Amino acid sequence: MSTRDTGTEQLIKDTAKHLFFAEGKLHATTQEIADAAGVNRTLVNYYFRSRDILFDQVFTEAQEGFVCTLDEVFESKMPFKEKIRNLISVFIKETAQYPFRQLFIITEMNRNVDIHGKKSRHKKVKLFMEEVEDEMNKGTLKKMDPRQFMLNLFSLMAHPFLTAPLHKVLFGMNDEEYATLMEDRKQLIYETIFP
Amino acid sequence: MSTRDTGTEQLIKDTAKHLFFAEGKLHATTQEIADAAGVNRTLVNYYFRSRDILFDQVFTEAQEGFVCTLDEVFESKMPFKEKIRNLISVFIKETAQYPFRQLFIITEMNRNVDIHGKKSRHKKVKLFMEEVEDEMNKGTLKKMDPRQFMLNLFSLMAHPFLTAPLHKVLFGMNDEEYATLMEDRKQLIYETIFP
DNA sequence: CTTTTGTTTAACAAATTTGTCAAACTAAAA
DNA sequence: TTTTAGTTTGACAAATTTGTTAAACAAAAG
Repeated sequence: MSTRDTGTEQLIKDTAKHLFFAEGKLHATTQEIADAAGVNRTLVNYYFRSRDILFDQVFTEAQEGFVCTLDEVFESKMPFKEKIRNLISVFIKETAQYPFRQLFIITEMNRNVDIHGKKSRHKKVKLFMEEVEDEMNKGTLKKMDPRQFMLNLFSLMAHPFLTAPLHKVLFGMNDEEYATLMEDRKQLIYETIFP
Repeated sequence: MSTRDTGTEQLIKDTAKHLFFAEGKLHATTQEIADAAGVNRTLVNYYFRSRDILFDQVFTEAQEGFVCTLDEVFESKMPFKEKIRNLISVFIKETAQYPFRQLFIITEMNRNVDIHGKKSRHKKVKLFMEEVEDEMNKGTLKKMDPRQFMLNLFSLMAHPFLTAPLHKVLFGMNDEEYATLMEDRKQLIYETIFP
């Protein structure tokens, strides 16, 4: 079937992505998605057949997009420290845009590990962890289980975004102030990682 | 209305708590909750009138319980370093039992910040942050925005539990191995915080 | 033993959400 | 302009989830 491309299909997908990942409405109904997109609800079925298919499509594209972005950083041939600085920058930028994306991916993985865990990234992870170990031997990094290093790094980057609403209240900050705090974190994380 | 206490009400609440916080099934239906508890679905309505009320009750109790546990640690009059060691221990123990609790609290807060953000904990947070600043002045802690210190601390403790399914796959670990990794983190976080 | 009262159950009703279909619409092709 | 084919819409049907009710049941009180 050829297409006239009114942009509606993409609009629905983008709107769903925004609801899911930017607003955290992981269980938005087709009606809510359609309303947010300003289109008739039936169009969700017309373009995606079912809510589940739309769901899976948005999820898969988001996951793959995110993973690709990170892979580029990991596979780049820059010096380790620069790579990490780059990773922090990219990761925080992406996460600021879609704070709930990782949470969504995790929730989804948890719901069905079998499906999403299959084509695992063992090799790439292992490769990076070897790089980490090299740096530890060189003395650039504090010696520890490289898996702990990975956990530290990603925790420091990701978690403040997941808990943003909580911390805005606790610290009495508005959105803008919190964004500044997150911007400042780039340098801070770098310094925490490389003492 | 007096009660004969067959333990059913508590059973339903406990089961819901387990589904929500231990298994991450944040949107379990009344049927799923009843099945998991091994009781008739109608009993959910009998004891709690509606799903929402059960939901709110479990949520509130869980939140308050967790906050109380943390408050005890924060308000204890031990030396700072010991307090932190204690916090790490308690926090990780609680989180290991109910990995999804915080995520649940955050999601819920995000859905309705007005309700849950009201009776804020400004004072207690401020008090602890002053304590943190003292330690920075004494040189025990690396100098930084105390809010960043808080973010670091809680990120390092909480996030590896939220992302457990993901990391088990990435690292190729089973539940037991991951639990050991989490146990080892206690000391590691302590060392990361106090370099 | 009978009554009382709280508990449990199944059947039913209501509400919500999702999916289907035919008709109306619109822009490009003939 | 008419035709064609993709798009949009509203009405309807199906599926899922939730809430209610009356009757069955069980344990304590009389």
